[in-house]
Amino acid sequence: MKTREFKKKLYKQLAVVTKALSNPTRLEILDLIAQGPVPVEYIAEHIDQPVANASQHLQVLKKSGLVETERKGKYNYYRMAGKQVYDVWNSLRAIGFSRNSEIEDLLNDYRSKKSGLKTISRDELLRKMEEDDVYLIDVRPSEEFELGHIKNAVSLPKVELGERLDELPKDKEVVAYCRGPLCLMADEAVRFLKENGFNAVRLDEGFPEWKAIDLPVD
Amino acid sequence: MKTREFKKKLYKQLAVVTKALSNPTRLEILDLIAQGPVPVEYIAEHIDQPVANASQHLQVLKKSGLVETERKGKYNYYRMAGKQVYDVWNSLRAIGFSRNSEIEDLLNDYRSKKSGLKTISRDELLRKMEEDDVYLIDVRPSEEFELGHIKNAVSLPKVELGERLDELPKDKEVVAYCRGPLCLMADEAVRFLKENGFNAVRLDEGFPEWKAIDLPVD
DNA sequence: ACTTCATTCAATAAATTTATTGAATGAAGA
DNA sequence: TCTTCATTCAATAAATTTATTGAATGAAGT
Repeated sequence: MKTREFKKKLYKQLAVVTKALSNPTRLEILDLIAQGPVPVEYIAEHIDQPVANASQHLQVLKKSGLVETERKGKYNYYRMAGKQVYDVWNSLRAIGFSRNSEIEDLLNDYRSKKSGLKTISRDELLRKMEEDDVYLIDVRPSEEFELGHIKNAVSLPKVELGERLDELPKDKEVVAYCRGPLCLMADEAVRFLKENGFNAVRLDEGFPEWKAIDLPVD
Repeated sequence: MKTREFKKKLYKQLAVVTKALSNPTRLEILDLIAQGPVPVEYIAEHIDQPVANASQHLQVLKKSGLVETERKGKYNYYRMAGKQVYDVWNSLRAIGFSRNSEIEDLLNDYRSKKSGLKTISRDELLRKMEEDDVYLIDVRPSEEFELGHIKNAVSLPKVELGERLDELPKDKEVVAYCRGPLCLMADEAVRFLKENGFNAVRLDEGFPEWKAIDLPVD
């Protein structure tokens, strides 16, 4: 029948978007570019894959309309195509967490083996920031910090942590954050800080979530 | 566990959900069961595929946590696993429509070729409602109707239409609406009503748009 | 217990997607 | 114009997903 044929085409077109989301590597890429516009090489490096492979995944994302590109100098910067896309990615991740217990197990497993997990919520952080009772560090690479960060946060990339410990206060709680709930850099930073006698916790979310609800950024 | 290895597992688990969404047939199934809990055979019939095939797709959806089952008598009823899932499906569909022009073309093509699939505007409907010259039906699932609907609308879910035709007037124009301009349930209802001798049209928008500009709701 | 039948499982070939490799493109700066 | 090099394209084998078929399961009603 005619309706059947139409529906088949319709759902096939809709699946262009969902198919683009169906690959683990592409999800990791999406999570990365949720931080802000980044060039292909940067992505390839972070997902630990050849540039040609990253490029091909980016083509799929681009053709589906989920990401856009912009040329700046020598580089092609990829970014999410609007807040709508970010919101969907966020919702999908939330569904994954709430409906797939293996994900929570994986995270707990990873975190508990590294150190006692202690997180702080957005509201707690805001309250402590008002009382100036906290030292907030952004442990993402400085490139991402410069694309935007939580207001009053100090850039202290995870890789530089060891040599810059003297910048941190011993008498205040140190809160670390990075890319989002799945980002592990803040966990690793907190573990390292605790080993060195600091009072440290991680924010239970990351910069994209903070920005998405219009909390103060720089 | 190495960080990279962990991340690989993490995104692979997240992709269980997105992979479940990546198949056109499963999207059609999701759209079907968004209307309410339905048994496997009903789904198989509507997607025009063997029962075994429908069952396998349903297993994928179930394992991903997107749908749930409940036994009632002889049948296994499948339903969406919460509003969260419905919202994501809605957002994905919206992204598809806004970022893939082929979808809009398909839809326009479909509607214009189906003879007499006319729409009525919000203002026309309001005028006719004032003159009591119209019978307004909400063809969404009753759960959605109960969460809010256009004032004076009667709940008549599309799935119940066939067995409740005698409730409708032959002497008044019947106006059907559903979730929005892209929702096909109202189109299908109108087509079915016209085949059965009613004077029917669809509202060119849906409840969310109506509510958004503060027109009368219940 | 027995029968029915809605649903699920299992096996398989076809179709699609993915990672890999190396070459091609093409914009920017010299 | 030439060179550089970030990115894309193209080809291919491996891996995964899909539709199909027929058999197995197991809950409900007799």
